[in-house]
Amino acid sequence: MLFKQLLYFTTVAETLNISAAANKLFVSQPPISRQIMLLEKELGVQLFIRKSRGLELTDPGLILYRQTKDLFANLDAIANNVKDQAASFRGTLKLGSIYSGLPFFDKKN
Amino acid sequence: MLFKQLLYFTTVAETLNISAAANKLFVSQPPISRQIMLLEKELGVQLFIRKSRGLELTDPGLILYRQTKDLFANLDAIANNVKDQAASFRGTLKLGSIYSGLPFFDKKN
DNA sequence: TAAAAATACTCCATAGGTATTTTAT
DNA sequence: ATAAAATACCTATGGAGTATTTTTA
Repeated sequence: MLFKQLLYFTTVAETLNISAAANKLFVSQPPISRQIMLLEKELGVQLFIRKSRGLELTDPGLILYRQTKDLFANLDAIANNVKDQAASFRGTLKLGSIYSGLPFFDKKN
Repeated sequence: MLFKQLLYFTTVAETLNISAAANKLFVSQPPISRQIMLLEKELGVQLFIRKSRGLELTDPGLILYRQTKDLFANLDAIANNVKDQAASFRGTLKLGSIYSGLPFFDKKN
């Protein structure tokens, strides 16, 4: 379950506090702890230094954070592109009925 | 479970045959069918046209395929970068012992 | 001693498997 | 008639919750 791990990771990297991240993500604290630990194990890399008051990013953690943000941006773009492509067909079909009474009505959908 | 769905999807897009994809992925055929259907439902987009002998990509399916390949390439790069970053610390430590007998020995690891 | 993370455990959602049916050539 | 996908059903892995303990400043 890698996507969710990366989502959890970015939230923790932004809050530097697992409990706070858990709140933001609407899950309880232990799953966040565990998934971060699993991700670290999977990558074989320590991503955070645990302090008694919150966390701190390691260098590899910072790299992962920056790149994961990009990755999520790309992923959003993918979903949107695919949906737009599908919508463009629907839009084309709609054009006929819209044209009959509403020329230059260019609202999306 | 979106990552796995995308992995299944790319394999199906490459084989244009769910059973063949299932073999490649070392899972049985029904899970592939289901995950593709779930992905289509999730995106609200038909990705394949089912033929009696295999499948055919729709236009949105082709878009998703191209972008997903890029995404996976990025993901690989991320994992490698993070591991390299971690390894660079280990690597630095190794240099001392390597240097003692093997100068210019630049093989990775 | 207080704030936050980790652990122990239980439960449940859902991904995967086997068997079978449907579909289209 | 055959090849491939879909469906039905069952099982089991693992992700999430609650309660608790550990840690360190």
